[in-house]
Amino acid sequence: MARKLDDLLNRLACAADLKDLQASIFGLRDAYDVEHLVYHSVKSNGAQWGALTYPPGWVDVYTAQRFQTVDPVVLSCFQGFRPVDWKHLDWSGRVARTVLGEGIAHGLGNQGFSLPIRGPSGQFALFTVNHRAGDDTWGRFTKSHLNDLLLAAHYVNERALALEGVELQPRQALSPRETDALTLLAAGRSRSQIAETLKISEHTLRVYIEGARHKLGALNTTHAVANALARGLICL
Amino acid sequence: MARKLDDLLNRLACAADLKDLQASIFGLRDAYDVEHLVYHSVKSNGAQWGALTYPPGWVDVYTAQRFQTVDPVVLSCFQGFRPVDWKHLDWSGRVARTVLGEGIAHGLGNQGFSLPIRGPSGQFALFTVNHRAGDDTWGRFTKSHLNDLLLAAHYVNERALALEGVELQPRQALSPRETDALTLLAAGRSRSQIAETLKISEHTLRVYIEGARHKLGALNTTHAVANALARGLICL
DNA sequence: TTCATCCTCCCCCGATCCGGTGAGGCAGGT
DNA sequence: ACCTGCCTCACCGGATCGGGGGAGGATGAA
Repeated sequence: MARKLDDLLNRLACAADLKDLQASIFGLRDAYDVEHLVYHSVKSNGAQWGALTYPPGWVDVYTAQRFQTVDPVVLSCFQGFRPVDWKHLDWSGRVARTVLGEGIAHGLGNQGFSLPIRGPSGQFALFTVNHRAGDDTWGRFTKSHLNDLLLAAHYVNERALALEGVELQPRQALSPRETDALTLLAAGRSRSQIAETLKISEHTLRVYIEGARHKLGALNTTHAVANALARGLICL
Repeated sequence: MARKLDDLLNRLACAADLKDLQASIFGLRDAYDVEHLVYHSVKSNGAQWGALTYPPGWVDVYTAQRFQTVDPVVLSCFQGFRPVDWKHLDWSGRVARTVLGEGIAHGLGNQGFSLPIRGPSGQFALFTVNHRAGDDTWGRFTKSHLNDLLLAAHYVNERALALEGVELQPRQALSPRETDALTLLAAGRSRSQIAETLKISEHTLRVYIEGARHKLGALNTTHAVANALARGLICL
């Protein structure tokens, strides 16, 4: 099994396109002998599915209903670093139970285990194993395969980023002053405060802010800050 | 070796405080038989060092000079997902060579291998192995230990987050409308545009924005957006 | 039921920001 | 030597934001 997994990971690492990736996911699913294996990146405009074994019907419903905005799995992974077992989540909300119920109605297993993965530019994705099993069986499975899953999640995401994210950072770097300006803006300071902090005139400060806006192709200051933050050009 | 590593990772996973973490790092360093092993999180206010085996002198210099803003290792890892070998980086810049030279002068090895790690709320950290070795020896080392290092990096960060980040999300969740508003603001839309998009009056929109500001303790709209983005309450 | 929260709408006005344009000095690379 | 990019300063008018009010209805939790 260990060698088989290595083979699958290697195959994953060489996937030339999304079809390969998808095939690798199916291979992993079979190797683990679980119901479903899912990799998908999460974006504000809606879940952007990557490679998965879910039935298309479920994916359609999930996307159409914007379930990713209320799905406890997504929300919890978003806020944390550790993988989460679905059964440890809070399913008390009405919408949460709806999501779960609909999922099971579409053929999902009752057990799930999801790993958050984060990449550059604020990228966020989930790697999920789904199965039909009892609590103890499932607990043993996730515990014994944790490291495998961590690595698999990492490699899948690496591949997906390489394939999908063709538009690698134009790396229109900001100048030091521009970085300072955006950083302080992100901290909620006003222009006059920032100018004082940086010991420059407010007029000068505005030149930096506008420079940053143009470099980032931002529509306004807030956009520029959000962009810089997401691209990792500044941090809080 | 494999079992020894497992033991070390387990010990890591149980570290009760920073001292334990630091001790684990030293253990790993010895297990790998490399010069230095470093875990540190990167923040805008300066590098916040975690657990490391670097000589204190080098850390002081690095921090005082704000090297993390020009260090090619940090910049490259920040923009990418894959681990990077130092020798594949661009050291042509003047400041870059300064950083490298100073580091070696302080006792660092000539070879380095750094893995980016990302956590919630825009957290970013580096896990670095440093050694004195020839290119081929080093290449074999990094290649054969890649998976180990990925896992080690993950566990160290998990532990560091658990220890240091005591202030777990107050999870002052935003209402759906507030989320919508901030998301569109982050996309650079103006209030009037957003109101039109959401099909509500601009007055109503302002109520949401102000509500979000207050919940997030933000000083202004830009601050609120930056906050929400960093906390993972919205994404681009 | 009652309370809390959310969604929706409306008023006003001062403070702040935006966008365009201009210009001079100083460093770095070709 | 030249050009490019960065840092610094300046003006102006219109658009936008910020903060302070108040009000009604729907929904879900205790």
